Amino acid sequence: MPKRNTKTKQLIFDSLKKADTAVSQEILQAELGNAADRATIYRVLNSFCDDGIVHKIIGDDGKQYFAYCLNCAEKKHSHNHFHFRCLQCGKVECLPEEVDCKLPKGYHAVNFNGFISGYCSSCS
Amino acid sequence: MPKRNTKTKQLIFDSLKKADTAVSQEILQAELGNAADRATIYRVLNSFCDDGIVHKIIGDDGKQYFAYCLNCAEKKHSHNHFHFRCLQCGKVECLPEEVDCKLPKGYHAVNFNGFISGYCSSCS
DNA sequence: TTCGTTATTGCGACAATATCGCAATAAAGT
DNA sequence: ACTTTATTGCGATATTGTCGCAATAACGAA
Repeated sequence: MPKRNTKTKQLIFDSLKKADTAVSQEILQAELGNAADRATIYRVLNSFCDDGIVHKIIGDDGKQYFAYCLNCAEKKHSHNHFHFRCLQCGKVECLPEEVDCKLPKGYHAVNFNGFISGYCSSCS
Repeated sequence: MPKRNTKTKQLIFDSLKKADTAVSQEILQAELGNAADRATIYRVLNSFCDDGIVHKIIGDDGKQYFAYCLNCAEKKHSHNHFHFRCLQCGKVECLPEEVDCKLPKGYHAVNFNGFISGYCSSCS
């Protein structure tokens, strides 16, 4: 069952890539209008995640955000970086700094979700 | 409008303190049965948050978790530590290590939410 | 102890996010 | 052009969390 290239996937991919921020389904929906259904957007985004094209993070607002991360595509696809959400303008962006957090002995990490909210330089 | 001590608050507080983990409303509900209503649990937990007795974190499952953190009660109530959720047993615990993440210039942090999921020592 | 004020609770309704099933559509190979 | 089946759209549904309002119960005062 090979994947197929569709107009919807391309639209979503372009939006993700164009945005230098992490986006939610809501944001994508606003951008795509009725060009794509809500359920489809979620399915495509999660599919991209499985392919390793984008990474998903859970915001401290409880919503899912998806980001096409340049760094990820290049190296070893590590997502141990924080994400920052501006409480004023709402943008969610990947912070460049890699973080490593030592786990207790015997613990094995699968997923990293670092999130900081506050005010970005434009909104401070 | 001073706060009042109620049986429900006491029950929830005891459960939080007894648990050495961060708990969700769902977990508390299971423990308290019909001794407390869902909305009440949320209200009490958020009230505890406002009082600085517990801290709230958003799990990478999108749910809210609340933890009575020993360290917090003592010092300056800083929550810059990670939380770990075991994908097997479901426990969410506070990791001791304090983490600081440098923000870009002009950025101002308000909330820190560090979350790692994986397998704990018992479930590895 | 009794009473009155009002913080708190329970219940239902509601909002928001995300997923699922299924029929209709449309890629991609032959 | 045709067939296969991945994908989409639509509606229904699950889950999480909040809100409004009437009923209840803490707590201070009489």
